[in-house]
Amino acid sequence: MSQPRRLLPSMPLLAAFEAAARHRSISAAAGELALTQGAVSRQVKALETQLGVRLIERRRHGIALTPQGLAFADDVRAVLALLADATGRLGQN
Amino acid sequence: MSQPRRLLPSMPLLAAFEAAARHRSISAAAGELALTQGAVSRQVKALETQLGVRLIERRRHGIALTPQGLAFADDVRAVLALLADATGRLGQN
DNA sequence: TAGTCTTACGACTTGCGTAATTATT
DNA sequence: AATAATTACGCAAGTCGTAAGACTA
Repeated sequence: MSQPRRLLPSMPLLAAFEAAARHRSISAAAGELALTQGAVSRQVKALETQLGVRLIERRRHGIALTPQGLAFADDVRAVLALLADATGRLGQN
Repeated sequence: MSQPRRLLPSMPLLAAFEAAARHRSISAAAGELALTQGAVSRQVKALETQLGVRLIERRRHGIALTPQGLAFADDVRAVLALLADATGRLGQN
């Protein structure tokens, strides 16, 4: 049977989560992405809601990753890198 | 120097192009994705505009891929597969 | 007080269906 | 006629900044 094609999370959500995971900080991620704290906070939450999985734990200062968040962050990093490479190769022609 | 982070094409654009490339047909891609012909046509065009690269050649019946389109389709397929795997792994917990 | 995350609100951007058009067989 | 791709139009959904709030050191 062909899978119903699970609907994939949007690019901004993935980028926001990846940056937040790497910095262990919503506000640092916002700085890097040139967005506001609020935007990144919403995006990470939206991603968790879509996936039905808790990815980060909200802490007093900064954030911590859940085990699932840790694994997913690595995967997302690979996805973004692969895509960046692909578009990069197109550009230089 | 850190790259200004080239802005990545959105997920619907990538999915539409990948399906169109695989089927060599806009309308077949639309069928698979449960979208209209018009939507897929616009998305492929938007992707080409964003990337500044021609990916498909419009033909009398169906479409053909440019060399760049062919290479990019493979890359996009890998990206989507990687992401689908990643989200799939999250689900089964 | 300063640093952090969250969230309601409104504006803007993106994605999409409808439906008309063009072109090919 | 049937099949395939494109596009103008309007609506729906997604994204974002602002601004206010809560919590901690």
